[in-house]
Amino acid sequence: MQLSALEIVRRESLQKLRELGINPYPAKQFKTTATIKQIKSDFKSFEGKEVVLAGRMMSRRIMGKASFAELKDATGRMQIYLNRDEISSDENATMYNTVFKKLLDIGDIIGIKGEVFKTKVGEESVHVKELTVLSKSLRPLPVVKTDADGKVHDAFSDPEQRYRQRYVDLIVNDHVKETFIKRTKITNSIREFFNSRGYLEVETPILQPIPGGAAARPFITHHNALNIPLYLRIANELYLKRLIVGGFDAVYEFSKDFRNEGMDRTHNPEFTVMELYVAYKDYHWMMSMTEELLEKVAIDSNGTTEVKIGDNNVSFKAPYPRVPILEAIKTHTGYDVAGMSEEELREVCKKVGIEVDNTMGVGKLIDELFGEKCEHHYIQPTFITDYPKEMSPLTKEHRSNPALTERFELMVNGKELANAYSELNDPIDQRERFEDQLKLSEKGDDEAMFIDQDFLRALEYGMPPTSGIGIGIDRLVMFMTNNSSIQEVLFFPQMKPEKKTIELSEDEKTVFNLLKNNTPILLNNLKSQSGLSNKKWDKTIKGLTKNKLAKVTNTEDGLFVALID
RNA sequence: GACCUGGUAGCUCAGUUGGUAGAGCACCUCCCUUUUAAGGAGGUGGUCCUGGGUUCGAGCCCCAGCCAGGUCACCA
Repeated sequence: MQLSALEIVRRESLQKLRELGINPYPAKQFKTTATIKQIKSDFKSFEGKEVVLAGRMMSRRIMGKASFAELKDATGRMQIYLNRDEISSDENATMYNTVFKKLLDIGDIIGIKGEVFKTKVGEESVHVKELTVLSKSLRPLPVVKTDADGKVHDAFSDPEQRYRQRYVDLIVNDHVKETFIKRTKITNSIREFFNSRGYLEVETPILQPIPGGAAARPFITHHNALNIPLYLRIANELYLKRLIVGGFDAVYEFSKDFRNEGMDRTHNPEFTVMELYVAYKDYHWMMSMTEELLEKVAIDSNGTTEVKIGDNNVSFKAPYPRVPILEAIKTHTGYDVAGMSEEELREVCKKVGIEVDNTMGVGKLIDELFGEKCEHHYIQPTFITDYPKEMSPLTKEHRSNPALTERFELMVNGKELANAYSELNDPIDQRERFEDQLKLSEKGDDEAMFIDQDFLRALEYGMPPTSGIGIGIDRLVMFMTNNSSIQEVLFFPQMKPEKKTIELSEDEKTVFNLLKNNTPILLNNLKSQSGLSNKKWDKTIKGLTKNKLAKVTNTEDGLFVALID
């Protein structure tokens, strides 16, 4: 392994710690008596008292016999003050002069025991009396500094490194940690809301023999013992509905779903959807439930219903407007498309500048009109309702218009946040809708739904009228934390693998094999045996010496190349 | 998938017309007892993303590729 100079120094420090009888990775529990957040939030009662803290050393200011350092624990950062004669017992002041000043580095994890006090300039600090090494860090951490104006210098900001090495991102970028804490607050808030109503959190299969409940390309895998293909779920909808058939009144699941499609700022191959199904309800009820839920989530995560998303101020205060999709199209395009034929709709699309082709049916055309001309207008939470039937194969037909369905999508900041239906529970209608999907599939739509015969069998036993909703959790967290990229709300977003460490080139292998047969050997002999040009030879031998496989030595008899064992 | 931008020290970045690879922080040596982007003096540190090509000479120009970000397409 190729080590940088900084890494070599740290490994040497590690060795020296051991030589001093200090275990750089002690096994024993280190009992702390407080957290930094506790001290900072209640400084007066801690002042003058002894505390034991543990954390990572984030910076160091050494001034002769006194030093300041910054300690970061899971809850915050705090300055610590160290004095040579107070932390050292021997006359060489080894603990201070050697351990603290020479052998410790930024990034090391230490424990301290000391007294809480305030410095001359008013900085809340801990006066260290005892220092314990808890874990030596062998890699240099990016040093991010924040000045008195709050301006950040040398921020660790390269997105590739931040995502690939999220652990470093979390250590040096405090705001990143906040995002993920908020993510958990949001899911906890949703759970609280549902649990308090007696809804049951459940788990359903991730490995499914038929990937149903949505239209998307699945990831496929193989079960060896059964010798069958299995799919990673693209949705859990059909399983939750089976549970409603089975007699549960309300079930929900935070479902990690997987879709084998493109990746961009708002799409990751694996993502989280919260799905909820409640028996004997309809989509009107679901809208009321949703606005109540989101108002709570906003308050629980941000302390207020008013949330800044990009340049917009969005209010999650219930209630939210409910706008039928055809009305939205009328408002934003001027065309009343209600009852229009496919041909008429196609004309309207052309007039407003939407490209159309002959494969697009009524549903698709309406969807395009809304997506292109209306969607981005809905910044404040708005329920768009009553989508055309052919786009919604799992949704109950609208009670007063057979061309539409009882479906809504919740739009926030011009994007879809949730999708909900009065669920289709007529097994014969459901079978026909699936068969229509199959026809689409035969026409070449590789994302049309598969027919799940067992799901139809379940419906045939009878499912109560039910309303269901899916809320995109990643997107919800993006809104609540004002992030515009899904990668910022996933700990470990999907990335292409890093390039492997470089193997030996063909030329290097050739020379290495020559050397194995005859070592040491005169450099010029080896060079002529290799048959390489000057340029190639130079590159090859430098590659070998750099990888510590060969060594060139200068003797009275000339330059010799030898293998290194 | 297309296009745009980028990849140089541990981190953040400069790098002129193609002519000996730089700065700040970090690190090492020294000075300094309440500092705080601590300070002062000196120093170490490089696969300039990879592979070809052009050239006397490439971080820079050309070709191919890799990785990332962005925009668009796709994602009912």
